[in-house]
Amino acid sequence: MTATHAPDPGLSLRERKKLRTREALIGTALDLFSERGFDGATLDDLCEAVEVSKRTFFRNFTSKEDVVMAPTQDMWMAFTEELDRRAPDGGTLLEFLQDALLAAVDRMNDQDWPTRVRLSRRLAARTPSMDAHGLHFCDCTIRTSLATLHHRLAFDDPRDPRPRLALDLLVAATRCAMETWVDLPREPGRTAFAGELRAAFAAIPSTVTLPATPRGTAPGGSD
Amino acid sequence: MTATHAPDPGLSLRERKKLRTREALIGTALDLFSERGFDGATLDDLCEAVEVSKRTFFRNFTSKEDVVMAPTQDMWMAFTEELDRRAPDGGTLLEFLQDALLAAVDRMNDQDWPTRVRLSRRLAARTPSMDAHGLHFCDCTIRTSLATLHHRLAFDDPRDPRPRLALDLLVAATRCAMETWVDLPREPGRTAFAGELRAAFAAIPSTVTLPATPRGTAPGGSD
DNA sequence: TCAATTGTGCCACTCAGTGGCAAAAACCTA
DNA sequence: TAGGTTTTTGCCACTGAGTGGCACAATTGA
Repeated sequence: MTATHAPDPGLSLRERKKLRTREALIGTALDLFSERGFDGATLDDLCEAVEVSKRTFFRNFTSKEDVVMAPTQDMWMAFTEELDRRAPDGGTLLEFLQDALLAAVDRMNDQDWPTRVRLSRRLAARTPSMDAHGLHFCDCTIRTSLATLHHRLAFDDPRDPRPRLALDLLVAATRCAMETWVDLPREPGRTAFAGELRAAFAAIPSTVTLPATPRGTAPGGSD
Repeated sequence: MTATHAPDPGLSLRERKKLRTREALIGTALDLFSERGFDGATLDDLCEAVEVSKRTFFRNFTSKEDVVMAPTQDMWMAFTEELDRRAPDGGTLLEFLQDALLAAVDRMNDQDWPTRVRLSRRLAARTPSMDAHGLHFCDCTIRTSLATLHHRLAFDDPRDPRPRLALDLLVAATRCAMETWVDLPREPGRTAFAGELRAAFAAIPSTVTLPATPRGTAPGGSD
């Protein structure tokens, strides 16, 4: 934990240093907040631990919540990039979106991305303001992606709500998958996460036709 | 605007007074923030306008964002109540949820509910923290409703993600409908909102099969 | 009229987040 | 290696959201 990642070469010393303090802030924040709770540690505590001024913190992150959500946000940013790059292969829009997300997960090859996401999600589960921040980021991702879709794909009606619903569905399934994956025993890595994603995606089509059966209706069928 | 609602009779004087300051806070907050921006007016400004101490404000609302989201939250609370009350009629789960929401909208018979929702949503659209708060409340609604569904309906597998996906779909469609309804010319009331809801609901089924057609693919079909 | 209850006002306090400016580190050129 | 330029950081003071405590006022019920 709090591993000092060797930033990619090919960057100037300045850029590497900046990346390193950014990583240090993320790692230390996850450790600190996981141990003492999100409200149990102040920003000053965090900055002191990383030996950085509060001013510097806010040059790297927009809020106290933001630093903890960085791992998940990285994934969603990779997703929007994939949407821009990949060519649709003749399948449905939902399949296109799912492929893009799986490709994005595949790019999260930082060795402790899974650990960080787990810590992050567990914190979010018991910190309303963090969860709200995460949801808002997802919503921003949806809007950005929607613009990309309209730019790259052809829809009959520019006001058709279905592309947007498809994106919402993708995000919902992802959150579903992540929730179960986070608490999986033995804490498996991103391959297992991809598996949960596929399972959640597979459940989508029959969601629409799922019947509402009252509880207590015997299989025999009286009532 | 800032209409002094006559609180329901049958309440003690204390309760009526409390409701009245609550309503005054909501109405004044919407006016104040709409005019000067959410960040352009402080809580102290609001409290001074309503002639109430800041301490009292926080006994009625959890945050500055919360007071502005009250109108929409009322609707979602009515929705969860409807879920508890209504009996499924043999249709799909999604239809059951949609009926419950339409019934909830039907209960929003306060004469200036539409105006308040409009002001509220327009503020949220340009205030990230407000939007985040609203999304988080929706998420809480989903969790509450999911528990209700599992309590009242019979599902094969308690871990089946589909009920949750159905709720997410409902919320997404609702947000869609609200977004278009808010900016409708002539600012029609909740009947028009119900219409937008039905339209968004109708788009759900074919969302799953919507093809991803690359832009520029001529109808003739060369490429 | 007198308790008990409950909502309110006031005050001081913590902490997130911002703006400005000066110092330092890194970069580039000669 | 010395120069000036640019970027990043540290420091400091400030605003404003949100909390806790306690005394006071209003409603309620007897």
